[in-house]
Amino acid sequence: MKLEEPQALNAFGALSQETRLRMVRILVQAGPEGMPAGAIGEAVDASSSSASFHLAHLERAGLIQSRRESRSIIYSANFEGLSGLVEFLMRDCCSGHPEVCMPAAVVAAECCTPATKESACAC
Amino acid sequence: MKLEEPQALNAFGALSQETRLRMVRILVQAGPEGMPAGAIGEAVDASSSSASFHLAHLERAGLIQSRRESRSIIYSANFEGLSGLVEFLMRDCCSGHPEVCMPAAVVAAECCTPATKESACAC
DNA sequence: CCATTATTTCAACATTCATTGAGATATTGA
DNA sequence: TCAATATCTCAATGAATGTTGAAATAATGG
Repeated sequence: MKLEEPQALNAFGALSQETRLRMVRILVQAGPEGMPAGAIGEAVDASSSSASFHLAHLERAGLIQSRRESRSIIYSANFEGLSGLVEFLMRDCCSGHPEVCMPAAVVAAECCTPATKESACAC
Repeated sequence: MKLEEPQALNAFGALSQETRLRMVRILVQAGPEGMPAGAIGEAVDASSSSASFHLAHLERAGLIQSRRESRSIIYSANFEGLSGLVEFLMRDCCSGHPEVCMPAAVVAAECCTPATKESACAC
């Protein structure tokens, strides 16, 4: 996913809050299956109201997504959105010399552009 | 650089502001040589006071660094800090199955751990 | 249909954050 | 040393954001 500045700003804003950052990390660790809202709220020690507020915020920012499963609403990390964020931050890194900028992650983000993304990258 | 939660929170907070996000990207693009404060301020259309405030904020957050060069203060991106941020966000991705999470950048961030960082990664 | 469980919505309040302009500090060349 | 350049500091103002608790909505099983 190719982010532009306003979206990236929203995403970073969403990650700049303790409860939300914890939520995202928990969901990243949980993987694609995700977790119900209640469990996430408990895991980060937030009231149901506060958890709902922050989950909605993260979803608006494109960092997580939700689906209903009977009574529960299951949230899961949006890995496309997360990698898009990394890509945005490092776009045009070092005027086209990514290897100068960062030893690992960023070089990868550069070398594994959307084109190469689907077919596993050299990594 | 291995970030912990409070540092990561500061870093994301620093990136969640339009002027600062632009500053970081300009410095990422500028590479290790960096740019003087005044030029950065102009590039993002901020008053000297505002530019100084935001540059200080970014430096406190570990995303940029500064050095004096005669009359100017030269700021440059802190690529260690930036890659640490990516690493923090994706740490323990998918309970140890990074390939499930993200096609490219994150897998790379996982596969190119600090150990392999120095000697160029497979990317 | 009713009681229960799961989650969201809303409004009020407190706090945090960015902006501004004036003035302070630091460095250099004449 | 003086004037000019580059940057930073400070205090005041106004805007944006998180928290809370109560009430609304949605889905299920008996």
